[in-house]
Amino acid sequence: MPFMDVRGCIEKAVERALTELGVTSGTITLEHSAELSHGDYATGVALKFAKQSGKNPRELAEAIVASLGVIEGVEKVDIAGPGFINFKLSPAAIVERLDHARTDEKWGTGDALVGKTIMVEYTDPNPFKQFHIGHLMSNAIGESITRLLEHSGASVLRANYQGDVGQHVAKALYVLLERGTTEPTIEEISSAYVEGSTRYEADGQIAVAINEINKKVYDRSDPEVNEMYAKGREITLAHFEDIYTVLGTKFDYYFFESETAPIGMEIVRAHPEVFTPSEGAIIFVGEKYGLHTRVFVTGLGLPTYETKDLGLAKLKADTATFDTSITVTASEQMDYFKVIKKVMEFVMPDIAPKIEHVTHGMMRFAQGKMSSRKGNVVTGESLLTELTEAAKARAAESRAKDHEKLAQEIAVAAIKYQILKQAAGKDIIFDPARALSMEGDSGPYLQYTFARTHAILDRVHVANIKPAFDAGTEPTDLMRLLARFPEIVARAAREYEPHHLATYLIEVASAFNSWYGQVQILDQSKDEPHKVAIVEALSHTLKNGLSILAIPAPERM
RNA sequence: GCCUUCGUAGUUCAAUGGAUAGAACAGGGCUCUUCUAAGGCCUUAAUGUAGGUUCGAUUCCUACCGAAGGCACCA
Repeated sequence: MPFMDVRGCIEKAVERALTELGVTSGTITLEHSAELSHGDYATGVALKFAKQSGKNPRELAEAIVASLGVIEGVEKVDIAGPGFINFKLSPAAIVERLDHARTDEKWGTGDALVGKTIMVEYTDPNPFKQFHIGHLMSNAIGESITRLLEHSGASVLRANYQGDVGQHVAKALYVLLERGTTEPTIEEISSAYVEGSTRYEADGQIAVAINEINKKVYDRSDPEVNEMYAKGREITLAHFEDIYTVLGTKFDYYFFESETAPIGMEIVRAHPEVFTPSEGAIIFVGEKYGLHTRVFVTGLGLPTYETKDLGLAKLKADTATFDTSITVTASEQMDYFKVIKKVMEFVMPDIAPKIEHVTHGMMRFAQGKMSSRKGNVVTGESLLTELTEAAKARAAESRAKDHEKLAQEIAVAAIKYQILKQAAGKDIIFDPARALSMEGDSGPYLQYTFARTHAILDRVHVANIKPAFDAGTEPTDLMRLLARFPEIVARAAREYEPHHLATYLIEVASAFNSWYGQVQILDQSKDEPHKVAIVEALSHTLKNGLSILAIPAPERM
């Protein structure tokens, strides 16, 4: 950290004080004060350990404070309420941080994960199928987690795992071959899948034919199937790339089920002591461990998703060296993943401890909104397109040069913010009107606030004002909030919870807008470089914060 | 049936066992000759039910009620 680690100093001082008083504390909890009037940090240790020390909480608090000594960067320590100890940072410590906010490109970056390599797998759409909303959620959450980890010093490997073999592929291929299309469009491919699925359910003969194609895709025995397969796969993958560009993701590794299937099969064959034959299939009896029993190889001798996932884990480890491998999926796979992890403990004990699973909820739609047209589900793409269309009217009146691009940036912000503002793992009730409304708690609100700061900074540049903080002035609440940014990022990264950052950004943006409403920042009559310095610090905080959430931050709107 | 996750203003979300449970939207009332009104200011309103642990529970435990998801050849 390039600035004083006041938080660390306080924690150490409190810990030492507790030890001197004969209290065994373990780790102490220091929190950001909910009320800035209380100070910057607060701890309830005196309440927690009162009993153990034999004192009442206020007495213990006084004893702790008495033996704290001087802590650099702390201006005031006091005891409040039932026995909270409040710490207030000195103006010098706040200004030191905000000067970093103003000038340091890396503002917000920590060092908790320096030297670690982490692979994060997310998005995971399937060729021959649409890019649906679950993929959008996985991408938004996965991309922001990778950026949080990067801002904690880790090197991150972005991985995308795509199902290019399996029944869904056969369903699409059956219809495409029947239609006799030579150069299918992306729309034709996804409609072929939808049609194939319906007919698979409705007609037993077609189901047999589709299963036949499924087998051919695995064994590559039919040139006609091979050709259509190659074409369809290439077209969907190229189309997904366009979506990743809009969303701001660039993957380092692409893994495919066609590669992981044979590796997985080999693993299953090599461990007869782990798997059990049953009714023609090969299964893992998870019930022995309080988990689900799952099929790894079907009665037809084909690998299931389970087996492919084992192959994937091995393929990942063979491809890159990492300390941790995180997979982001929908929460419906939570129990499934426990089974896979248990199997890995037996078949790849060196990799198993590195595997982590992060889940996200489902997106649901507020009633009556965005009702899907008959036979046309709301996909990730259609959501992006509809919101971009809706944003165009506003964008047309904006100061941005490229209104089309701005509309798209607003749409991405609207969607991503809705996903990232709440704790991952919970379902999201998505109301497009609200997401786009730009009023209050929204992605566009953050963008608008950033654009405002940029408008001011443009004028500052023209007027040649040099931003600087007044030494000795009492820092405002906004300044104290801004100083927290690196610690917010660190916590969000530690917990894999981007929403801590999203809600923080709304808090600072709202504090800024309130100040902006009361104060003339650029006042011709007097030179007030500290106000400009605050705007600069905020602007960079929003810019870096939005960047970590992978939300675009246009300078004009 | 068994297992997992979750129940917070009318609605959508916050809250690291702690201080007066925070926002936003919707409703009501103000606010642009001033740096972007996509803004700001004021205002009404909530912890599913019943117990328990604790100095202190939205948070931990138990039961009930309600919601979502999972539970053998789909992913």
